[in-house]
Amino acid sequence: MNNKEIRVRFAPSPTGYLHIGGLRTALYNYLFAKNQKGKFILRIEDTDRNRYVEGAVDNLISTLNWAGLQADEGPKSGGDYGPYLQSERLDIYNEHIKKLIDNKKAYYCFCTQERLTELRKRQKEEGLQTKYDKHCLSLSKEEIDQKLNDNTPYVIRLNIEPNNEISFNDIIRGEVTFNTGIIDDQVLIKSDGFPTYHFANVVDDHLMKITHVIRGEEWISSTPKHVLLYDYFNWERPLFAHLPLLLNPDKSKLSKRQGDVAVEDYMGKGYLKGALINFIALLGWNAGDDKEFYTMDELINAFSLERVNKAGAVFNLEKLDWLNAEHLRNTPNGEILIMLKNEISKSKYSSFECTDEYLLLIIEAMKERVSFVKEYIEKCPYFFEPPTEYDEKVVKKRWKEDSHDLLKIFSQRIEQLVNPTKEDYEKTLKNFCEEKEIGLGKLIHPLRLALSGVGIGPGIFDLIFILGKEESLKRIDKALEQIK
RNA sequence: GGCGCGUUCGUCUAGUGGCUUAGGACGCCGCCCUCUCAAGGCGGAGAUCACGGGUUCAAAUCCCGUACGCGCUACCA
Repeated sequence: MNNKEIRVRFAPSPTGYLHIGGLRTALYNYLFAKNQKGKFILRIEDTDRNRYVEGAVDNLISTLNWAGLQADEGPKSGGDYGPYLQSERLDIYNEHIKKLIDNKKAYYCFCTQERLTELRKRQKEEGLQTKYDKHCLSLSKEEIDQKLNDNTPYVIRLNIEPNNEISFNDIIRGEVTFNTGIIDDQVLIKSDGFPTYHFANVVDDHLMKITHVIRGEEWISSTPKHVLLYDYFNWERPLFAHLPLLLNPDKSKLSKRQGDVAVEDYMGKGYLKGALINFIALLGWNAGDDKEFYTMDELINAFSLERVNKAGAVFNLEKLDWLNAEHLRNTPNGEILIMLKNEISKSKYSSFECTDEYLLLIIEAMKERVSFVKEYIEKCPYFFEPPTEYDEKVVKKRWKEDSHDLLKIFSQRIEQLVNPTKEDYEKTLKNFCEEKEIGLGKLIHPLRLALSGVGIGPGIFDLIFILGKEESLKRIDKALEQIK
């Protein structure tokens, strides 16, 4: 019955970086669009010249693309409904505002900032709601033309008739009702000729054939204005879905003050895009089952707006770290290799030279032990340089009186091995311990200490095999000299 | 202040009137596995379902009120 193409949009203002809350809004739009086989559109809301930040649009798009949210239509992707930058659509807004003025649904306002401030101050003192008093609505055509001719600065306001009930149906919250008496005669066109969000957003959503407006909860209060605009233009209203907010630990709206809010911050910390997407998808939505690990495709498949929660969600990183580890473990070694090489080049081991095979062995051995790619370096520096010191606690606990002699003899056994495999090391060590009638631990722990300088790490046979015979023997010799 | 939205373990959440002694996940604690550390397995602590009234044989689930939190209240989005 309804085979109209689903079209949704993410409409950020380019203030410099992509907010993590914005990423979630974009994600829900994207998931919904893909789930419905519809279109995901990116539109830049750059109607505030004061907030314009150089390079912000490019940054926004590249961050979105990093996260895997490619727009089907947008400033870079193109499309049949452009331009997708509001600052390039001024003619369109002008054309439409005229219709509203002709219908008396909008009107010129020449009030000065001073009068407005004064009005607001008085209303506050009297305990009234601050609201424009429609002063300029009573201007005659002649008066208006006169002021226009004189180049008097003006704005254009929405003419709202008070005492009407206006309601809309929100997919997430159900019916929401407001009385028009509390709604201000919103400025639609600013004195610099640019539209406000409220006006541009409605005109563009209609012209771009947006079917579902999915945005943050902070827009709920201004939705009646938007709805009124659709009605005044006699346009079909889109469906609305207002998403719950992302919160600081103290439950206030997620802000810079209390932690990182830019998506770039999380990129920089080494979070995988898959983990970040998985995490924020679950902040306010779930499929109704116990599934916690999702790929993007699985999210697209399972997502629905009906299952989005109403209450805000605290942005708490603990679970994100766990998800990052899960996603990293599910990443093919070949991909990790590329990331690790990049990580090494940024580390103090940037001049370290080795084969891909060597790194691949480390990746395999450490996979269960790391949560971030950079931990492939931080948690096992001994793969990149010999230990410079030996963990004292471990020395105390594991280096016994006979450790020195045992290790010395054992190293001689190793020396005789030709191109030993991991299994060769294992066999040699086990035979040795059997022969000496000692438990494996008697040798394993001192050996690990000698090779790595620490008491934790991958299996000992992985460790010695990865390091190789020559390097291992060197390290054992050094340890025999230095420990104790 | 006005208007709106919300309220289940510390956090993310399941739950749409009986299946619930409120389930799962992260985190925390313990045990097992084990050459260490992880990973994995098993188990534990942790929620008077904000509070108070109703409706009903039966309510976390429906209704009303209160409290608290948050959002909006700009020529910002």
